[in-house]
Amino acid sequence: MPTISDVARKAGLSVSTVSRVINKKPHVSQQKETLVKAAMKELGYKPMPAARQLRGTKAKNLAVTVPRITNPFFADLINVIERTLDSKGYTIILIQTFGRKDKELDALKLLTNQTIDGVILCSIENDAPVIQEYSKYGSIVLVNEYLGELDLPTIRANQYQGFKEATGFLIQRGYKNIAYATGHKNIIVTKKEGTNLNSNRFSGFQAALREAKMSFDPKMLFTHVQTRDAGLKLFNKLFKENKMPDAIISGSDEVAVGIMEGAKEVGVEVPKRLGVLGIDDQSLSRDLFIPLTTVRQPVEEMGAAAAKAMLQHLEDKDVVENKVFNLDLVVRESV
Amino acid sequence: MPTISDVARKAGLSVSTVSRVINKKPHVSQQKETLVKAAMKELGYKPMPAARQLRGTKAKNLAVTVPRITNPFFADLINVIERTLDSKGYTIILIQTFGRKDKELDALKLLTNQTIDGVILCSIENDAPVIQEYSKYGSIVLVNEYLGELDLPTIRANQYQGFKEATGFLIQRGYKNIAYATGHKNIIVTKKEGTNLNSNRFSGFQAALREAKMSFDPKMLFTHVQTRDAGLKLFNKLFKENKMPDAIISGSDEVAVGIMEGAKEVGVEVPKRLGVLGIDDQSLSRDLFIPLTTVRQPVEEMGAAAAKAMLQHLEDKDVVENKVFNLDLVVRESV
DNA sequence: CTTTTATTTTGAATCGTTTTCAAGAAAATA
DNA sequence: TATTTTCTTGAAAACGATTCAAAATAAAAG
Repeated sequence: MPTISDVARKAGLSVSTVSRVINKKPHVSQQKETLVKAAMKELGYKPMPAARQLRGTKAKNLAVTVPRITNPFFADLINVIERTLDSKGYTIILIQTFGRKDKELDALKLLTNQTIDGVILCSIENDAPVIQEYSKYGSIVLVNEYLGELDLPTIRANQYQGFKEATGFLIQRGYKNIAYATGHKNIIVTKKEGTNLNSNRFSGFQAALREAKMSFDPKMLFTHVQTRDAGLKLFNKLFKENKMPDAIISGSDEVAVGIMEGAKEVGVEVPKRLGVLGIDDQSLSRDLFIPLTTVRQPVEEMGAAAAKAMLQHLEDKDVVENKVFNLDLVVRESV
Repeated sequence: MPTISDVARKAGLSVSTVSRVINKKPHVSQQKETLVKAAMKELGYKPMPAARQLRGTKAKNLAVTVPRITNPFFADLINVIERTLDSKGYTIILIQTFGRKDKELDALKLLTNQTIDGVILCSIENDAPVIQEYSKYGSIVLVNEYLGELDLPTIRANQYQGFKEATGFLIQRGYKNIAYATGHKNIIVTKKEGTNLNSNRFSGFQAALREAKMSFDPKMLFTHVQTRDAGLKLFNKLFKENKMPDAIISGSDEVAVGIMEGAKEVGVEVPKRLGVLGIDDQSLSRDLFIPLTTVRQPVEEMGAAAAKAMLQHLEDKDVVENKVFNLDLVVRESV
């Protein structure tokens, strides 16, 4: 592959001049400019990113972390993000965390050696201080998940509102004993608004119960449920132990499918004997054997906003976008 | 961020010695080695990839191209690929081509300036010669799609066999007028085995018809159908023009869903009045309102094989793995 | 025409590594 | 002990770009 010196030689000029035309810097005559451009074209010259980076040029690489890409919600998110950032000349590096702190750290660490200019975190595995620490090495934006303590550009949905409304709807439909399943490891409930996705969802849920003067049996809280299979297992456990609630709020559409599948197998009617609420509104959710009632997350919008926030923050560290989208309930037939 | 010289200074040694311990080269005493390691730990030193690359070290980056990641088939593929390559210390760069030649070229071009060591192509947009050309700059492996003329490591499924069997099954079920929809732009039918996914599928389809002494109406061939929406549109067109076949082989599960959705809306019974065959066997396909009969692609296996083929080829350019998996029909209720 | 000023062009230093080469120290051989 | 061989170490030259300061050239002013 040709180097900048090859170009210079062919053009009969110095490397500095060539560099200047590459970078569109002033102080180069029309004449020489065309000379250089011709030489570059002829040799098929492309500057080597590694060499430029060494001199301090931005890498134009960004990392995106997701728990796992096979969850269509995250695939959709990545899709928009990749599209809009690619159009601005950025290359994106995909990192699946599988919920592991170390994987997320790997991504963050890429900031320190200038491999990437920024990271978009679609989930959060590490604690606030450690993430914040890395923000001095590059731009970090949060999308979907969020942490109140983090002073970073954040694009999120109003989980509190969404879950309050959805739960209210369940109550209105007459469900009395509502179970709550989530993919997260634990739920830290805080009074403060905007703390994190997880607790905001749960407190929205509780707020609705409270308003209806209903109480929640802590035994009906299930964590670590994040796949179709886990949903199926949860249903079977409930069924076997004879502790069936009359509705379940599941942490994702995938989980909801697992639950409905379990119900079908043993003949528990949905939504009559068991209401099942999904979260996400994946594209196939409306085509399921029981079209899913679910809380729609505005993925496209959130992804686009996240990409934009990243671009802005790369441009100017002082603008920390903070956007929150409303969630809406898509009523179909599972509730 | 600390540099190698900082480490050297702190350890009271030269950069060369530090470099030697970083790269586990011989000729450094136990004593100094521990000294260096201590200094590295204390400073939290990490070698800068850009600088190493400049000196010719491999980047340990790989690109993966897919038409679009929102298709679960490709998401699954990427998932396995990322997992296995990540475990070997490779970082993966995601590139969505959306069927565009230039996007694929962008990926290939990353090879020339050593940004990446190799590319895994999950689809093929450019012509064989242009792709082959880039193989001199790094490793290229094909997975899923393939091109007979390309002399590259290739992991694929036996589309001919799969489609012949699936079509045979349709015929056996009594379907007589079978339409064929594909996401591809055109179908070049060649007699030669192993030419490309597209034509192999189609010739498998035709072989089955031939054996049954049935003929195919070229008007029943539809290209450019690759989304749920396109499937729906296709159905509506067929319905409106009163040209409804009695079965449709669709290029993907997504398309099949669109078709079945259209059928449901106007009351065309599936599978009684219209058989619908999907391809892929996405995870939700069994949970649809009509569980889909589909040709299962062994995604996990193919992805893993592709990653392995890449690793081997990076190691030794002479080993060009060429693996073909069998496809099997998953019979559910749409046919 | 000089002299001054502004513009274009170049040479050389630099970024953080790896690697070659030579020098010095230690070990092995005679 | 003198000599050769083997190990350790460090100084300096790359790698391919950018950039600063200085030199060369052109334009403007006197």
